[in-house]
Amino acid sequence: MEYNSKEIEKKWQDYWKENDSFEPSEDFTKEKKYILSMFPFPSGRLHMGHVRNYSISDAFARFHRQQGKNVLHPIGFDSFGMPAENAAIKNNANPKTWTYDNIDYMKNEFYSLGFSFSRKREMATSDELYTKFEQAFIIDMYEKGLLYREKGLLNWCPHDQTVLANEQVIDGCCWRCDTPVVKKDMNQYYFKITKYADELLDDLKKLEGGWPKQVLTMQDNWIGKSNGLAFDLFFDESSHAKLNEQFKSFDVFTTRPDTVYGVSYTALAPEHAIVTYMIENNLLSDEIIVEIKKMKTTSSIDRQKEKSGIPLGLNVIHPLTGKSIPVWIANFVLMDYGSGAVMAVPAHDDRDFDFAKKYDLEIKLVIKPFDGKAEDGKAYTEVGELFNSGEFDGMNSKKSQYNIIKYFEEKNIGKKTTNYKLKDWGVSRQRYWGTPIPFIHCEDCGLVMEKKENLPIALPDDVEITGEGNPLDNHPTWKHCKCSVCGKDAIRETDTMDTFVESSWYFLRFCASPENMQDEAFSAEQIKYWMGVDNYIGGIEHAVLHLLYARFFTKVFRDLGYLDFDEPFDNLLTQGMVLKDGSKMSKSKGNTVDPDEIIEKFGADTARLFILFAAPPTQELEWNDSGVEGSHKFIKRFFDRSSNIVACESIPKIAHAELSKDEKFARKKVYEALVRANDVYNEKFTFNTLIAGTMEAMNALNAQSNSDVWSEGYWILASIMEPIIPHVACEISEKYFSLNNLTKQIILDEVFVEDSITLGVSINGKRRAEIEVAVDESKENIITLAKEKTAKWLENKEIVKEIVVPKKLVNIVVKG
RNA sequence: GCGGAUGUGGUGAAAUUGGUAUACACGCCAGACUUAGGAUCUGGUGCCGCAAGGCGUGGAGGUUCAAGUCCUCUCAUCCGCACCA
Repeated sequence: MEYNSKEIEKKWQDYWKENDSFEPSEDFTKEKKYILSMFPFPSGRLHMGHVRNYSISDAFARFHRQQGKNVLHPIGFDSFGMPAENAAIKNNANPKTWTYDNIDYMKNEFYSLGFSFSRKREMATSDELYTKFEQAFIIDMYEKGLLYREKGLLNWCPHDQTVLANEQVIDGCCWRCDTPVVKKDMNQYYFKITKYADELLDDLKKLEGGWPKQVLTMQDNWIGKSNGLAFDLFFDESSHAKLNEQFKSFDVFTTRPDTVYGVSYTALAPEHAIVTYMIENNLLSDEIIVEIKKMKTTSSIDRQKEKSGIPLGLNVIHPLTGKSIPVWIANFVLMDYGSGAVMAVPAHDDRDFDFAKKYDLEIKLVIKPFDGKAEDGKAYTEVGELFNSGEFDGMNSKKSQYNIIKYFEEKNIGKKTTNYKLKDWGVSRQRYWGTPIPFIHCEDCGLVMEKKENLPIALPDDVEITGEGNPLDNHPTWKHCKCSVCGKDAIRETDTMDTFVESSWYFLRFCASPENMQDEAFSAEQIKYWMGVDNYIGGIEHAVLHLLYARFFTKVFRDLGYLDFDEPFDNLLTQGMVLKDGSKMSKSKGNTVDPDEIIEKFGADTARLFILFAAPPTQELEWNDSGVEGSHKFIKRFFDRSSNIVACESIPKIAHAELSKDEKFARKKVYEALVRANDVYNEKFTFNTLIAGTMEAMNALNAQSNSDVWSEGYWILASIMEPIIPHVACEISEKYFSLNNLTKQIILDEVFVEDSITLGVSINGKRRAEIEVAVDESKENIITLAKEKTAKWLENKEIVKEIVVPKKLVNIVVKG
């Protein structure tokens, strides 16, 4: 019978569906595995990145099921978000219809690839039920003080017409559409992720070993913790008077308190409150105001090109020396880090140095290298010896930091301070297709929460999406409601949630009990059993975004009493991108390969095999059409050669000693593949080498003709390949083994016992010959034999040393 | 600039962690079967050389009996962060 992927794959997909083959057991005494791929956005069709992602998780899931574990391998859709609205604007479609049509289509694609998902736990985050639970959590978080509303300077994407969180601005541009982001002053809801900054940072240690180092580093950098000294710089009397006595001082932060005696000027961000006050109260000339405004409206990218500044005509007093120091505005001072003001030490900071050179400001040295002189023409930023630093002269600059901070604290003029790069997470979006934020604006009561019993606050279906303004705000009736406190007419919040909120807890939602899904977001009992996720698989692009938010939510949910662990994902595998012709597959480049076409032409098993064979999962994968055909050929051979099997209900017993050399070799190769399978599925994840091992075993089986060896070989190979090519493996397994082989396989040590072994013989480390010896051959005999074989290279040489590495090689060292 | 990763045949990639470099596959070459082959099967295939032999894991050194693997320096590519005070 010829291999027919369509027939076989349909048969098994129907079988799995009818038999609920992949529903996890409710027996919580069993050992569990929670295998999860990052869920997809329902963009319309699957792409190869999805196929790769789920082929990896499916291989894990199926392997662990074979091992007798209770496996949760769920699927859902991250179905809120801008593309649904953009499609609506473009095609005049309804975002909801568009989204759910896509979900249906993609679900079919998933099942046509044979992925072993729990169907009972399927969900989409735009489901009203999901919205209901999420809104309840939002209210909980507000009550805990973890959500607040504030006016601020925000990242605004002019294309998507919405604000973005800091994490969502990549190189000054919108993460989704690449439009340069501008600053806009508006109201916004924030999650207080900064409250968890230290814990998010410290707990990265718990993830070491389970997460790629790179991701841990990226999160560490993003949180950006730095310790230092904060102190006030006081204006002198005339400056104080100039500012109408409104400002006595401003606050600066430094990580280099050791350089404090070298401060020769100080700089404010152009957005600083003092600058704003001076502009508003006409304390600056018109030309200067124009210059400041220009500085403020320059994009962050342009602002980085060259340092520029403006003297404000104000002076502050150095807190230790009492000297007068000029105050400048500088474009390189960031308003949203620290206090938006810096002390400048040009002698020991590159930026301050550049600025001082440009404006000819004083450069005061206070640290010198231990061995004498510093290089001219640049700042000396290394550790050294303090001088010009009062009572700290002669100290090691690094060590003096502690003392100087202590000195400031004793004199009560400054204190030890920690700063973070991480900002609170701005979560409101001025768009329609998202979770409505469950708040109400009441004239009398102010901002109040919706009552939990009124949830969900669902989106209206009859909405006009034009791309202009906020559709919920423009809707004629939706926003009108009653105040949840006083009952008077009030206005609903029309902003919706950032969709990263939904993906911050979906992995918990999969821990709902299927019987109770309507009533609870997740079951405490199931959470306790299933979490954390044993293998989480997804793209590196979420290293800071989703993965940071999800960690934050987990800690919040813990503090809300919903769960009792700190980290959601025990092990993270970041898969590489799928490339074609050297670059990432994308519609705009026209280098995409449609999974549906591959399934149609070769079948799902071929697609899965190729994708796992062509590269290890963490590396980039170059798509290669003839490589796909090669994978298809292997599957055909695998299927065709199964005719050598003699059907059996259990693994054949074989008398190893009586076999021929080829037969023994074939068995060895089969069991080597089995050993490798355990290794790969449990820790190494290099499916490519497992597949190669299977191919070697197949080649070795084919070089012999013992039907018991064939049957045993297939018993094992079909079992270890089932996670990768499940349809054809099940077909073979059913036909010959009544599916009995799809379980944990026993490794027989006897097949690895060798009668004789081949040793390489090297002269001076250069391989010259090989010899075959008995396993227990004596060292003397091995050396004698090795010398015979290499006599040619030993002539007229003096043998200096003879090394025998057991079971590996012989090395003879000669001289002359 | 800072941090991280990677560099092995014509190509995708292996190498049990210091022990026979290039497994497995693609491609290519030859042969078999065939009316035919873009099907299937068999064999070959790191580079130079007629050969003996030599060279060979980005490059240069080093440690070692032995280095793709360890150390020092260096080059290239990719990724992340990027005036964070």
